[in-house]
Amino acid sequence: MLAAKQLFWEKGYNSTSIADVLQTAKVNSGSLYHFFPGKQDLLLAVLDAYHAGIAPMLLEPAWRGLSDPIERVFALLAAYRRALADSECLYACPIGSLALELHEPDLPVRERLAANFTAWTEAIHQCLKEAGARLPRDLDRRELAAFVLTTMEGAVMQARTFRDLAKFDGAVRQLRAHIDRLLRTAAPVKSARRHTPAKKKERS
Amino acid sequence: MLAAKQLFWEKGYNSTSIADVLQTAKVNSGSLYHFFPGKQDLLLAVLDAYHAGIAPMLLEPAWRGLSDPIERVFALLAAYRRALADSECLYACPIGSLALELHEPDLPVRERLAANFTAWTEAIHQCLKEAGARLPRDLDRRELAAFVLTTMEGAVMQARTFRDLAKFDGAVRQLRAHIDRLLRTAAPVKSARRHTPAKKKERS
DNA sequence: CTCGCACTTGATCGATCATTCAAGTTACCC
DNA sequence: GGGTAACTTGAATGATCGATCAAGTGCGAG
Repeated sequence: MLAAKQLFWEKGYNSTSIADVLQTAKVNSGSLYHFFPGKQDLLLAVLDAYHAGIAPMLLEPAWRGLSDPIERVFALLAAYRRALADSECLYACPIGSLALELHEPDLPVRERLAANFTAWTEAIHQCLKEAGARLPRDLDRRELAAFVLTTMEGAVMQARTFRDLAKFDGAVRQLRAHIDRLLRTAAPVKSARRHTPAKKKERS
Repeated sequence: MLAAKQLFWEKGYNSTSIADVLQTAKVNSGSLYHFFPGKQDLLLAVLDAYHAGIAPMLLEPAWRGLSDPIERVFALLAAYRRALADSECLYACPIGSLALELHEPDLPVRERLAANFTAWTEAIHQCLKEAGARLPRDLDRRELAAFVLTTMEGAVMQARTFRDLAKFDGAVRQLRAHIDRLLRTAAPVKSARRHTPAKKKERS
C-alpha cells in the first residue's frame, strides 16, 4: 500500500495510526484488514516494496548515464544528498529509521530490514568488483561496500539532526578521501613505477 | 527520571507509555506531572541527562588509563562494541535512535539531540587536536571527528539489524585504515628527521 | 437469472493513550 | 502548634489506538 509506505516514511511506524493510513488511502478499515491481517503485515509489505524498488527507483535514476563504477558509488550518495537538499534536510532513509525505531522487531521484520541493507550493500559491492584492479587486490570489497552504507546512514542522521547539508558533505568527503587512497594504492602513479616500494605486510 | 531514560532507550519514545514509566519508577501520575508538564518535558530531561553523562559515564570509563589520543578514539568505539557484545547486538545508541525515531521533533528536542552529537564529536575533536602533528596539518579535524560519529552510528545500526558484531568490526576496520593512512601521511618516516618537542600554542 | 465469492462498508469494540484534578499527606518555617 | 507550600495519591477523562464483524455490493461463472 502506497499510502502506508508514504506515512511510515513521513511519521514513522509507531506514530502512524491505521486511521491515518485509511484516510490517506481513502479506504475503510474492513478493506484494509481484508488484505493485511494486522498492522505488522502492512509493515512487511512496505519493506518488501522498498526492497523491490531499490534497483528501479534508486539505483537506476542515480546511475543513469554513468558507467564508471567508482563514480556510481558517489552518484548514489549524491542521490541521498539531493533528497536531503530537496526536503530541507528532513529526509531520512526509511530503512535506517525503521531499523532504529523498532526496538523489538519480530524476526520477519528484522529479516526484511536486513534484506534491504544487504541489497543496497550488494549493489555497491558490484561496483567495487567492477572496479577490478583499480582497488587493492587484498581489499575486502564487501566490507568497504558496507562501509559506504555505514557512511550514508550516519551522514543522513547527522545532516537531519543538525538540519545541515554540510554534515553530509563532510562525511562523504572523508569517505572519498579513504577510497581515493585505496585507488592510489592499487594503481600507483603511472610515470613513477620505481617509486613502488616493496609490499608491506598488512596487519590487522 | 532514570526509569524514563531506561525505557526510552529500551523501547523508544513513542512506544513507551507514561503508564510504563509510572510503573517502572513506582510513582503516580500526579507526581510525575508535578515535575514534568508533559511527556515531551520528560524527553527533554532525558536528553539533558545523556548530555551530562557523556563525559563521566562514557568517555571516562572508556579512556581510563589511556593517554594516547588516537588510541582513545578507538577505545570509545570499543566501548560501543562492548555494549553490543554484552547485549547480543540489540544495543542501539539512544541518541541516534531518538534522532531517527522522532520525525517531527520540536525545536527544543532537536537542539538537544544536536547538542549530544556535538558534545560527542567535540570529545573526539579534542583527541584529534591532541594528536597534533601526527595528523596532516591541513586535515579538518572537526570533520574527521564527525566522521567517527558517522561511522559509529552507521556501524551500530547495521550490527543491530543483522545481529552481527562483524558488521561493527568491519566498519571500524575501514575507519582505522582511513585514519592510519592519515597518520602515515603526516609522519612519512618513522625516524623523525626533525623532532619538534616544543608544543605549539593552542588557540581556544 | 442466480449463485458464490471477493471485496467494501462503517459502526463498534475493549484497551490503552496522555493528561487532569480534587483530596490527602508530608516537611518545614514562624 | 499552626500555616503553607511542596509533593503524593489514584480515580477519572476524553481521545485514539488496533482490530472486528455483520451487513452489504459488485461481478463473473454456470
